[in-house]
Amino acid sequence: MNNNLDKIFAALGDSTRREILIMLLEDDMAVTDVAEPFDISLAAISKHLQILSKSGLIVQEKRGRVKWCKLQMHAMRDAAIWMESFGQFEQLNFDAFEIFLKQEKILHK
Amino acid sequence: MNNNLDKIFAALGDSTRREILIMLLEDDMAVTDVAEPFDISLAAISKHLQILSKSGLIVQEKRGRVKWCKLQMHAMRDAAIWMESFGQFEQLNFDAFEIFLKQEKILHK
DNA sequence: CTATTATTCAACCTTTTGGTTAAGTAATAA
DNA sequence: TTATTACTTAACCAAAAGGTTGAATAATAG
Repeated sequence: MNNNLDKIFAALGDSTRREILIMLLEDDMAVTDVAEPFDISLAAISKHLQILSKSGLIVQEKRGRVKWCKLQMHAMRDAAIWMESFGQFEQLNFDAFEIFLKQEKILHK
Repeated sequence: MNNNLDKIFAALGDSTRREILIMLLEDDMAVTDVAEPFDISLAAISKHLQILSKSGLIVQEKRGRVKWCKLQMHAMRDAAIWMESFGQFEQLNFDAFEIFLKQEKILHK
């Protein structure tokens, strides 16, 4: 039970993987390109990507010889919801917060 | 770098530890009482609590022969900020977020 | 002082994690 | 057809994680 939260949080518990996720925010990437900025082997990156896949935080889709990595925001959201529902983040209304932030932006301009 | 996010997320990546945190939401607890609902040894719970301590998610304070476990919400918040600032809440102003939360609380009373 | 209670520590075990290198597969380019 | 490119897999390793039991420590109760 709660197996996926386990996997999501565990996946986020490694800074290499968090960096990969941040990179994927910008665009989908091929495995080789994901590996490029890191100082570890391609095989190690391949394993990190498998962990991210199993957690649901990314999906990988093969087209030709290239395997594309694509961020899956909704998986992260599962973990975010757990945190939000925890303590002071209880029943946090994200939409309301977004509206609030926009208003703040206008006020501070 | 980002060592503490590593530890916080890793700590959250275990359902026993997440359950402990939920228990501590209600009140501070002694180690023995934390262990009570679980099917594992006291020593194992003691280790889980050490991991939670090192992550900063709890603090333990010894009074007499009892060691009290106390939730530290701000540590969880570090991880929450990372998640919130990921993707849809880019450039999140946490002060604004706190103000928002306070307003929300007042509104829901 | 002696038991009891609360908790940790030490030694051990198994599985997982994060890394390596070398070989294997599969698609494309020459 | 033969390289080359883009990966994954296999075999290995060291360290960490999550568990166990049994002994140690330390505070309180009797």
